[in-house]
Amino acid sequence: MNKKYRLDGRIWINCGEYPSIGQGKIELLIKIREHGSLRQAALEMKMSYRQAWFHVSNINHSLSTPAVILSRGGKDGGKAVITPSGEKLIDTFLTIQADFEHFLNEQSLKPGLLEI
Amino acid sequence: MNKKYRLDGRIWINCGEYPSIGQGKIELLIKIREHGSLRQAALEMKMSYRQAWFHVSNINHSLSTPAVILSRGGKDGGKAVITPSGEKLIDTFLTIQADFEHFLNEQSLKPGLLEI
DNA sequence: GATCGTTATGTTTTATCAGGAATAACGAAG
DNA sequence: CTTCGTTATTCCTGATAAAACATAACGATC
Repeated sequence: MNKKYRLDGRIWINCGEYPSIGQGKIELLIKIREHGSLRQAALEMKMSYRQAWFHVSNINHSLSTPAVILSRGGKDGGKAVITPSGEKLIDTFLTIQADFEHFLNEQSLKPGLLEI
Repeated sequence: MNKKYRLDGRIWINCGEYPSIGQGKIELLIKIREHGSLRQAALEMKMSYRQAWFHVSNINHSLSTPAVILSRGGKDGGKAVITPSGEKLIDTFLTIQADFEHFLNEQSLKPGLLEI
């Protein structure tokens, strides 16, 4: 039947009493940085605007400094800007995530998991 | 507001097309080993018997060799026994889980996460 | 001050899932 | 052949989460 198993997992940043931040929210931040628009970011992630807005709201409340500045009105109707604090969050998470994937691969190759 | 963040996460054994095996199922296996009874294990985990039964069924279908042998009838009404294969599964997972927790602690202390 | 595209938020509907209730099946022991 | 406690399985209902829908607020530009 099953000949191969591999270790899988997820990590996130625990913010105490506030909502955690993981892969999904980080990807959203990256899309926001790319487009400068929350709506565009949500569309590209096939996520409802509402949900994306809640994500951003949660992220900003979880951190001591906002990661995204949203503003409405104006020439383009509004915009979304990643702050330096947001940039640092993205960078830190991606670095840790890379280490984590290395850990998963390493453990997947160990005899224990292969011999179940 | 928030002064401290820490890295958190979960791992599980990916069994391809079959359901994955993680902390919860492993804990159930340990309780089963302890009591020799699926019902008792479910009770102690504050889990419905139904759910526990599905867990065991999924585990056995995910592996090439069953981890638990369930039998009904007899003097005590029935019993649940962990196979050597199940023992190995428990042992392997706990070992990896310990390494993973070490990884989480290590990363939580790195400057990146503390300085967000 | 009218327009426009975006941000902001409330309401309603739908889909999914967890849990409980109920009941059958089983087989050693007496 | 009756009893007993457990395993095995179906069905139903309430809770919760996700999505859809609707609409207000905003402000640079013209």
